[in-house]
Amino acid sequence: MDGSFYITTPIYYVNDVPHIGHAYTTCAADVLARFHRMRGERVLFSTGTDEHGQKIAKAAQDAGLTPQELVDRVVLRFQDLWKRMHISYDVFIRTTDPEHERTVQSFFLLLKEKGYIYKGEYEGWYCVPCETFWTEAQLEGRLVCPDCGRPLERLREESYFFALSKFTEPLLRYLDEHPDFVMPESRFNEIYSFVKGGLKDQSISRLGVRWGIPVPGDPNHTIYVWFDALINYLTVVGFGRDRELFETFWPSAHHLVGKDILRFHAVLWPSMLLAAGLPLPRRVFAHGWWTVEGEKMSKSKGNVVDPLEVIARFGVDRFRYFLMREVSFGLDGDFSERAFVERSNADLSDNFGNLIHRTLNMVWKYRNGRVAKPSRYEDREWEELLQEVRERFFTFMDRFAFSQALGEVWRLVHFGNRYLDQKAPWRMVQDPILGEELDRVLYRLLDCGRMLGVFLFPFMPETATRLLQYLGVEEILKDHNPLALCDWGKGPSVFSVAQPEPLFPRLQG
RNA sequence: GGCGGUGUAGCUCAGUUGGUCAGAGCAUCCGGCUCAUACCCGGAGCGCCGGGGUUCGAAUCCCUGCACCGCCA
Repeated sequence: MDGSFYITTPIYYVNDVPHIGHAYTTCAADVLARFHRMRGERVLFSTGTDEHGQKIAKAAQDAGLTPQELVDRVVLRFQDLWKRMHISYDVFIRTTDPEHERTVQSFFLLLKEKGYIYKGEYEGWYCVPCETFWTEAQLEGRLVCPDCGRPLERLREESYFFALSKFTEPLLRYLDEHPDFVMPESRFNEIYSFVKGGLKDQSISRLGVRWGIPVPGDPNHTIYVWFDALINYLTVVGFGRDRELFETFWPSAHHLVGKDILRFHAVLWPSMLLAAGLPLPRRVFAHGWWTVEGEKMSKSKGNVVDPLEVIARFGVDRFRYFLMREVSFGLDGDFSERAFVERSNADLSDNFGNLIHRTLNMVWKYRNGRVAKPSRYEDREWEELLQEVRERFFTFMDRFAFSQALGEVWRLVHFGNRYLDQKAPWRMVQDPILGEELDRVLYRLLDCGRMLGVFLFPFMPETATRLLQYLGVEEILKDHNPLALCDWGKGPSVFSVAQPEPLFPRLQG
């Protein structure tokens, strides 16, 4: 392991306000960032906004604002949401940042110098709102946009092209050698067959779009939004301006994307990098989409889930937990109130929260809140379970299998509850001879709680912190590598705990 | 139309290279416990899309039919 981990979300297009889809990607990225920090790695976590393009200019016009005014407003909504979701990003990049504009222009020039960018002419059917050209084949004879259904315009214009076609073979070779480059596997197969079909040169500039980054030396052209947007991943790591930063984090990049924008990240982006002579990111992971109450989310249906509302009603950690636990990362999922309440009550209140609560309650009741490390508290079953859970937890986290990773943590929770029932401290306490054994039982459970706090911190930072505070061991979070302390025997000499308060009161269904 | 994938308990899904792989969670039913947030623990029932084949043995491989999904055209 090289000790560096660069994790990115896409930069979100600001013609839309944040919804559950944005929250999902960003939450997953945050979980990864926190997890890798807890392993003692150097982590760079970036998110941001994509602010150029015709659509933005138009939306601004409709709202009676300048484009800059519009994007400045919408950006705040994203930043506010991330704050409320406890998103620990290191960098928030905006494509209107001057630094980014410089990076894009110099990248453009670099590719031009290398002969991968040329001037040509583009002709085709164009959808203005979608800013997309369509080929005759894609239209099946109808002159409306396959995406939005609006009429198309015949457009013929001078354009700069990126010689994407030259990268068909190199990219295929790269995919052959890096079967983990695109995940999940089903997406890898899609990309592979797409590339195998042969890549075509890509138009990367537009005439007449004012709201964008000008082509260097030819300011009538602005750079195509995707070409502009993808380069943000380089701007963030200081490409062309901060050598040390760049060498620390490139190419340890892991890009999280929705499945709808996978192709830009798995085909265009790597080709751009190959053209520039740069190494490719480690991984592009495409996750699924959320439906709501079984239906596709859409503005017209009015069923768009507002993350702020969910947080206000249920709390941030229930939301984060649900997103990460309910579906396998990579697959589609359904967001329903019933599922949310059930998941939250069953996992967080009944199993996890209650285990902590009953443990602390007994420690308080039987031992006045203090349990010293007993002389012999080893327990073979606990040790074997922890070892297996930890190993599998790490494996799943490395594969971005959040739900499965959490499933492993819950094996500890379940075992804790069973252990408690089997040992029945409420009976032990009646027999003074069993006093020492009672200490062992309670200490093991507290120590288990300590580890749960660490394992769960990436997913539910607020709750995990609270738990560790209850246990009086929150210092562990300041350690260079808290995950390495998740082992028996590494607990404190004395647990001095706070009086218990339920971590997750049950929700009324 | 081409390529790829999926079809496993009532629901959501795990099942690496064929031989404790017939499982988990939720739901249902039965029993137990009472420290706890009417929680927790234990037990039970029900299942490998249809058909054919390979094999000593297949959810797992092959063929075929049906259904659904994704990408491309």
